[in-house]
Formats: sequence, C-alpha cells, structure tokens
Amino acid sequence: MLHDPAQLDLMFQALADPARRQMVERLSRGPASVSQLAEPLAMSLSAVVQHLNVLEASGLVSSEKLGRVRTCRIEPKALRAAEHWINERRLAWERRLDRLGDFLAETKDES
Amino acid sequence: MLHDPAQLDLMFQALADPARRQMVERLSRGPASVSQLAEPLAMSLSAVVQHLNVLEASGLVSSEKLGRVRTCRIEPKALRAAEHWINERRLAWERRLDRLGDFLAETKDES
DNA sequence: AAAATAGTTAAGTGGTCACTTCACCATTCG
DNA sequence: CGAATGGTGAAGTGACCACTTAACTATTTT
Repeated sequence: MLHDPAQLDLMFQALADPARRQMVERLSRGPASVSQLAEPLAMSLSAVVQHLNVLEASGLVSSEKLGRVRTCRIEPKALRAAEHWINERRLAWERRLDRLGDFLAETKDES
Repeated sequence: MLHDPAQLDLMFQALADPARRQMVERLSRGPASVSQLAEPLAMSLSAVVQHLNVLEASGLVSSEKLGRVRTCRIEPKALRAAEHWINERRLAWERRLDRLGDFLAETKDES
C-alpha cells in the first residue's frame, strides 16, 4: 500500500515544497509541536497547519493531540518508500550501463 | 552544488508530477527521443517538451540533439542527490530512536 | 473567572502549473 | 523539388497552490 502510485504522488508532492521539507528536517531531529515547527518559518501558524495536513495526507508525518498541543513525528516507512522509488530507477540505469560496458569490452576482445 | 536547496527544490518539484516520473521511469530503461517519451502519455508533444524542460532544469535528465531528434538520458548523480536527502533524514530519525532505546534499556536496569 | 496559549477552520487572493492550440523551423525521405 | 517527421515557442485558459486574515474552540495558567 506504500508503493501505489497515488501515495507516491502525494509523497513527492509533499516533499516538493521547501517549507515542508524544512518541517521534515526538523522532525528528523525529534518530535515537535505545531508551534515548534512554525517557529523558524516566516509564515502564519495557519499556513503551517495547512502544510502539516499535506504532510500527514502523504503519510510522511503523523501526529497526535494531547491536551491542547499536537505532537508530530516523522514516519520513516513512508520516507523509505520515496527513497526506494528513486533508488530503483537509478539502479536500473546503472545496471544497464554495466551491461553496456560488458558488451563493449567483449566486442573489443573480438576485434 | 548538487546539495544546494535550490537544486533540491527543483528536483523534488520535478518528481512531484506523475507524467514526469513516468518519463524518468522510461529513461531508467535507456535513452529515448522526445516522441518516444511522449508515446505512452495522453498529452500533446508540446506538453511533453515542457515537462522535459522541467526535468532538465532540475538536472535529473540531460539531452542532446542530433539531426532532428533529441535524445534524452537520465542523470544518475542528480537522482542520487534526492535519494541522499531523504536517506539522511530517515537515518537521523532512526539513530535517534536507537539512542532512545539504549537509554530506556539502561534506566530499566537501574530500576 | 479572566487571560493567555495552542491549534483549527473557512473564505478569499494572487500566483503558478499543466495543458491546449497554432504557427513555425529544421531535417530527412520519396 | 515537395511532403512528412521531429521538435520548438508563444499565448491562452482553467485548475490548483501557498498564503493571508479573521473568527472560533479547547486547554491551561494565574
């Protein structure tokens, strides 16, 4: 369910925004409240909540509310899925290059 | 120069679109012309060229024109940079979890 | 209880994005 | 040569996006 294109779409779309990547960056150093996430960002709290919603919809971040403070954390499984997509494509390309190299080496021997 | 936030921004933004990811996917299986990239996509050639421009601006894809056909290929270095950004964040989180685990194990011993 | 804190929600706005069509250039084929 | 192929550039359009303000709820502090 993490590899379906729709979820992948949401994840890359979520990562496309610099503010959201900054939030992920912050969360990679530990859980944080919404206001803590907002603090370094030059925008309203409201905007931050909207970004947070995007991140949660993508599965990259989860949160729970205790009292009046919502604590957010990174969801490493989702991060891994995005990572995996890129890795697969890069590896496919590099394997292809290797085969091509072998082929060229062989035909050179035969010349 | 591959890790500066502006370039990272362009890369994730480029990967955010499903059509562009499909193009990257196709290119991971080998170089292709613009029309070959366009063939499986339900949109005009012109639209594909515009997507291609985004991909090239992000550094994920490069191309060269020979005669009247432009041949495109994937740029694995850029892919690796995006991969690396995600990986760093995920690892930071996981290392943190490990330390937390150690801490909990220790304090348990002391109880 | 009053005031401060933390977050939520809705509505609006300006800008960007993905796409289209159409006119066009350059190269190759018959 | 003329016609077909492969690609490019500009202008327009509707949808979406990031953000704002403002009104509001729920919780905690004093």
